[in-house]
Amino acid sequence: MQKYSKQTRLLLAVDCIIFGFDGDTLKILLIKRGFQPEKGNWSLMGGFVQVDESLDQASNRILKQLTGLEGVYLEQLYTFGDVNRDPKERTVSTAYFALIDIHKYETQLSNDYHAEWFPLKRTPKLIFDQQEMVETAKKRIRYKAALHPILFELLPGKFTLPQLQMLYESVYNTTIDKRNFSKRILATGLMIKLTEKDKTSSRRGAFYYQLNMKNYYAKFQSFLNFIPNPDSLLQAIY
Amino acid sequence: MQKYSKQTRLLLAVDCIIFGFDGDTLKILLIKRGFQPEKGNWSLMGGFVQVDESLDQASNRILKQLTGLEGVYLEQLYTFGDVNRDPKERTVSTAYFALIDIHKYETQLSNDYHAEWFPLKRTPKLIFDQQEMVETAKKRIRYKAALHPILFELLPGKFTLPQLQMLYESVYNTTIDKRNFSKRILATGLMIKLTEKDKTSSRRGAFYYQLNMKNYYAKFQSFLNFIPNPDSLLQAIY
DNA sequence: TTTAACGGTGTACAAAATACACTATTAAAA
DNA sequence: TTTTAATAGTGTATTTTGTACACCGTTAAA
Repeated sequence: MQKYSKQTRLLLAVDCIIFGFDGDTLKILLIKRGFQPEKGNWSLMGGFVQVDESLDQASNRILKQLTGLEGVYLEQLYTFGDVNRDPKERTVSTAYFALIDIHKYETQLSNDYHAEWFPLKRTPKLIFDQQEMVETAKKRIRYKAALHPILFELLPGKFTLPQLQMLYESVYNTTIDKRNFSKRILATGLMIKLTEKDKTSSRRGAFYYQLNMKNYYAKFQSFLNFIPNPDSLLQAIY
Repeated sequence: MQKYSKQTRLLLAVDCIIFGFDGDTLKILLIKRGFQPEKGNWSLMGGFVQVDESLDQASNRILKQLTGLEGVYLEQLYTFGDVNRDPKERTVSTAYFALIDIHKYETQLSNDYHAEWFPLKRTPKLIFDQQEMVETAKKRIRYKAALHPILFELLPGKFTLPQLQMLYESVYNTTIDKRNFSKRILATGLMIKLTEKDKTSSRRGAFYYQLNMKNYYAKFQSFLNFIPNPDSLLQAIY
């Protein structure tokens, strides 16, 4: 079959906003860009979409290249298509965001990229329109996590209620009453209490929980209310 | 500055899912495709992204080409990038959805395209992956309209409470108690009651309302609760 | 044995959502 | 002129959900 004639073909890229949570702060993983323009500057991990791969495949490939991880939470965020966003050549970029368990990230894989985790509040200046990508991703996560249990993707298989609360508090930059938080979370039926305790952060120790995967999949798409004051999300874009 | 060498350039298209409401049924506007492949078959309005226009500009251009409308609600939906979605040539397509006042749509403009409105429940078979685009758009509208007052974009400047309720009922394919509906809607502060009545659908007549634009912009991004049972949105993707 | 630091729980009150039924209006028909 | 039929408009009681708030438990280290 003939091709579409007379149409301009463009470069299409994928950029990944990779989120991690270290138990205290929400972070993103950035690399030092290895080629011009902006070589050596902090950047999202990205790459060009190849002719024989879908966007989802491209984003998974790029995520794996940097982190070694497969099968993690990766969602298409938005496609950025301003004409001059890349000064070298017209490039449209589809941003994806990933939520990973920061402990599964294997440092040695990323040596090539000089990757580093940055707290969301103290990210360096990013190239092109990537600051906007990160802002969009933050808003999307806030929006979505208010209604769906996506934040569990940032935690290890076993986690404590105080850890989970810290995560919500850092995503929404707020404080939550722990009695109400635990009521709300336990009421979802998503949590299985283990007998083991995490003794690293207190003498008494906090019970570990794990996700009830059956309920997790069943309720993932329903509108649960995970945060108390949704109006604190005023700037959300979706 | 040099271009990125050795990278494949791809075709990038924009497709528009154009929603309208005729007072009774939610509809989308489709055209008969004018070129191969799939020439003559029902399709979304779309076009290729030009090298000197952004994605937003491209989608606005395409929407205007078909409807003559500018400045209407148009939001990027999702980018579809499967390798073989267009059998003729690898083409990535960013879908946008538009919410328009169906009465402002000017038929003569679209003569070239043989456009027709189809009720969402009885759309013809669409080309490529456009059925998936429409499904994604339906889900996004349901998701977003549950929390934000976007559905007003589908109504004329003056509308009645029964019309508005019909609209919500057709978007969610459900019935809503009119006492609770009116309480909920009026409580938002978005509605200004006019003295004039619409007498076309009942002997008694229903009061017209118009949007309180100040409150509309102020509250647009806040999480309002427009529909009673958010759990009926189980299949929502966002 | 005391201290300090974090973990875990319950209750009363307020707000919001829900279920539910009758009267009002008026043009057209009898 | 009266009746009918079709749609518009409104209020209250109950249930559910959200919110505010304080004390005791545990245990390692001092």
